[in-house]
Amino acid sequence: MTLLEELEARGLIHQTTEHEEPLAKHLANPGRVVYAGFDPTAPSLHVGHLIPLLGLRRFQRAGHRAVALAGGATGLVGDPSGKSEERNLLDREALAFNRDRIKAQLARFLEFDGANPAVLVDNLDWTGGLTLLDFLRDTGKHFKVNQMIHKDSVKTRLERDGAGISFTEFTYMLLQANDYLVLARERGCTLQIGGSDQWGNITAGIELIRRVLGRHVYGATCPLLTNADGSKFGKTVAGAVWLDPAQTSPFAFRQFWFQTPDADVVGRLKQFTFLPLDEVDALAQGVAAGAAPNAAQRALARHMTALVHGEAEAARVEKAVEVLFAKDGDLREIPAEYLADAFAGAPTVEVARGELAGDGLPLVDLVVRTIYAGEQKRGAAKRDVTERAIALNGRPAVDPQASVGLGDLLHDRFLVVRKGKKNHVLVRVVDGAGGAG
RNA sequence: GGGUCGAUACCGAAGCGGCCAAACGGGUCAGACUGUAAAUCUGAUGGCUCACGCCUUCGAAGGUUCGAAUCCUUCUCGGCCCA
Repeated sequence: MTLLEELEARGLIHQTTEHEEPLAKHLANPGRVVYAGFDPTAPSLHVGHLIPLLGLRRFQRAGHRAVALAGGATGLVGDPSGKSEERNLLDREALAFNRDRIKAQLARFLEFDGANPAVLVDNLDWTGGLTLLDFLRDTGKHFKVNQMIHKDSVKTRLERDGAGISFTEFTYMLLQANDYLVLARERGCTLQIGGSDQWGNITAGIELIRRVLGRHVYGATCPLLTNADGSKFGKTVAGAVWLDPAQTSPFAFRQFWFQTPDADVVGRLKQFTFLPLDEVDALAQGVAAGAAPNAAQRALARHMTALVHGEAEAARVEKAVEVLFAKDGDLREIPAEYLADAFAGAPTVEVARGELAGDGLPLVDLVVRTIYAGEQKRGAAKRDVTERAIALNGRPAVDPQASVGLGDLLHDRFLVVRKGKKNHVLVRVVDGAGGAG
């Protein structure tokens, strides 16, 4: 199976450019240079970015050269693609910060050593010093506004009442096209990949290269991912699922993948993991047969967590999950260091020892401080208790009058508060008299 | 610039002087069933309170009234129509 065939089988190809020499044939020779760009619109990449990023890695594994581009310049301008309205510009300081963070993340997913090292570039390096006049004369001259306004990203904004598009965002396409040109000229890049919303930008680059260099280069896009119910992939109630463990804990990250519905899990295994397709098929049959519930989800969660947070962290989270979701989980049985480990990536709240002394801390107060993180949700907390949604240390806690004292502590320093089936918070008891909290 | 309609809780959308913390739908949370699913069913969903009840909300600020999400004035923002 060729690389392109495999990518298609994995559901990673949405569109590819056509040309006398088909892309498949072009890729038959190893050593082709492929690039994908990532704009630093946030201080971390999120799971949606993994598709093109892991795509680069797939090319690299197949013997091609991967170039990851951080959009230090394009991020300053803002891509209108897929956006229904003009975005606010980030200031330069924030962008530089984001860019450095994203560069570091990109670097973790590609091989920079060995015979076929990946390359990390920043388009600010060749765009930052460009003067407006040079840009207009050298690049702008090749673009017909007539054509630009027919690109989807621009057209939808022009047609949408009250939205409009600024000249700044209108120009984005030219910057990205110029990136491709620079990479083609200086690094021999012949393929750009990206999300399906990047199609217009990619083809703009191909056209520019044809005019300036007289070369034919390629483009390929991955489909925009949606869930079986039609919602956007990668969004939770809490927002995007980030790769940065400070923004999305490894525990939450693992749970995100684990909680993939049956209807989506096979597709996700194909798109996101490096598991061989026959192994995915075996898991798919298990899902279809209803055998071994969650086996596919477990494999997906394990694979992705290891990929993003490392093998050790994945194993640690897995152990934590075993403890927290154990059938009749009396957490008193669990060793202390094991508990601390389990919550390394999950919510933790500190409570002073003094607050638990004497009559102890009312259960409802504890729920407010843990589950509701101190919000004004006393009524909700009380309701949860009476509706039997709360468990303390793995055992149901249903008395709204109850208090939690020193005797309830696990290993004399922990409490685990759970709401429903899957919301856990660890309470770490620290020395002190306490007070308001 | 003229006219006109609108702005209600997380979102959509009723309400048009008291019976309104505000119908209904979606979303979310919880319970049952399960596989830490899906589908389905049940309950909850401004804050405080065991509760009677109290407090803060219906774009903003004033006003009329015993009483206003509902009426009036001005302002801000948006849709549509005409120039």
